[in-house]
Amino acid sequence: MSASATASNARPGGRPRDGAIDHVVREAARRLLAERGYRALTFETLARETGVPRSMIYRRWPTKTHLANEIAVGGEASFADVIAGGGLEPQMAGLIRQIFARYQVASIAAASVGVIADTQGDRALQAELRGEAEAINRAALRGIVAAGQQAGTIRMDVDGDVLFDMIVGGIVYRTLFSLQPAPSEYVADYTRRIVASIAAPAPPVLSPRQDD
Amino acid sequence: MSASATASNARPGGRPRDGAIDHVVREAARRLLAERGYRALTFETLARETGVPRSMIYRRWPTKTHLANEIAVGGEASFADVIAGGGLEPQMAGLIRQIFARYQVASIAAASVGVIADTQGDRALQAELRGEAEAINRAALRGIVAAGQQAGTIRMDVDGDVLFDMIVGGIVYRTLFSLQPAPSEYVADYTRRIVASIAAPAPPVLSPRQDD
DNA sequence: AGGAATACGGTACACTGTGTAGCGTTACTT
DNA sequence: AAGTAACGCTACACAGTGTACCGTATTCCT
Repeated sequence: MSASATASNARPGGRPRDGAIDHVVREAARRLLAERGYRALTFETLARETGVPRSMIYRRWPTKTHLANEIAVGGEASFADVIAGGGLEPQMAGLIRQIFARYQVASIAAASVGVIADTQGDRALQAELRGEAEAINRAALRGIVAAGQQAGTIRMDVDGDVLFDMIVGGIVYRTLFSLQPAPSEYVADYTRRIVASIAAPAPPVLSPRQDD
Repeated sequence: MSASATASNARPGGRPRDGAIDHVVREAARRLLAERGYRALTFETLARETGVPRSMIYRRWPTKTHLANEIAVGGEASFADVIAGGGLEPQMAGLIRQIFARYQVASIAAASVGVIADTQGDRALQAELRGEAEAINRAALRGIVAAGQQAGTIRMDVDGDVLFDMIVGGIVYRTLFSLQPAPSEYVADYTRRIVASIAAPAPPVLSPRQDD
């Protein structure tokens, strides 16, 4: 998304980029991240293991932070996509399963922490790398919350931002620390917890539940 | 805690360690972490800025990961301490305030991510560095949950581990990403949310619908 | 076909940071 | 006085970063 936007700004002349190289390097990076963690991810090692000259890697990603970021957020669809119809519970369950699935990919989790660690104290770089993807998802969740509040299924005092931190933070944290997939009961419990925390109080007796 | 356990194993002879050096370096490290992030934390820089020779720093902390870890978990009292009496709400509020306070210290947050990034893929180092502190706090929360369940204030299906990830994760995540102190309303909202997610259902006076 | 543009493949370099080793000197204990 | 360990300093080997610069190969445009 950020780097290696080859095809888009392809000017007239010139030898075309070899997409295979991008692919090979990315794959090697993912493997390194998953197997040996962010620290082991170096352009030096990537060059050694793929046979791609180091200079070529630099031509695509200015720093390893950029490469890691691409892996961390790459192809990240807005979480809003999955959340189509359904009531509050299935909606949230879908969202949470989605986030869990994403961050349980070891390379993504590893890349994410690495990027965070690397960009601390550099607001410009932070904004450059992480701005979009998260903003999109944050906005998506805010939309869901607003809709739920209109429909009366979500409490009025729920703040989408706080909720976002709680959901994503809890998941990311767990994945990063345990580095083990969460059992499905864990996910279910997590979902229950989130729903309980935002669900509008049970309506008084006069208004019976309609959407069972 | 882990390194620089000077006073404890002070054998008879020999020149005593200069505690001032530990202090100066730690302070500089904290400042670096807070102002410029984990990436800027190097023994080289510490030596340059404090005047302490690099070799002296290595004598106290084998790697910068160890130093960062000391800052990340150093002096970490069990969160159980603050949670004395009171009902569920004030208890949780106290706990959450405590965790917020801790991770809103920029140097602690920065050090924490750094250590995570550095220890990925090295289970031995992970265990060495992070084992104790977190285990203690996790156990403390489990205790609180158990007690609350006995007292009937916390739902029976609440799992202390899941709750721990949710609380700490949300807070850490927010701190790391925003790097700005959470406004007090945020903390209050966060607390409300957690309490809502674990509180036992209100006694079923009017509610026709019992919880399973 | 010729020229412009750009990627490829490789080498070299300056620089920063890591971690280890060794040295004589200093301070404290017995 | 002897023993011990930290101090303060220097040097070294090494890994990784990021930049610059080649000649070569491939493509588009005129």
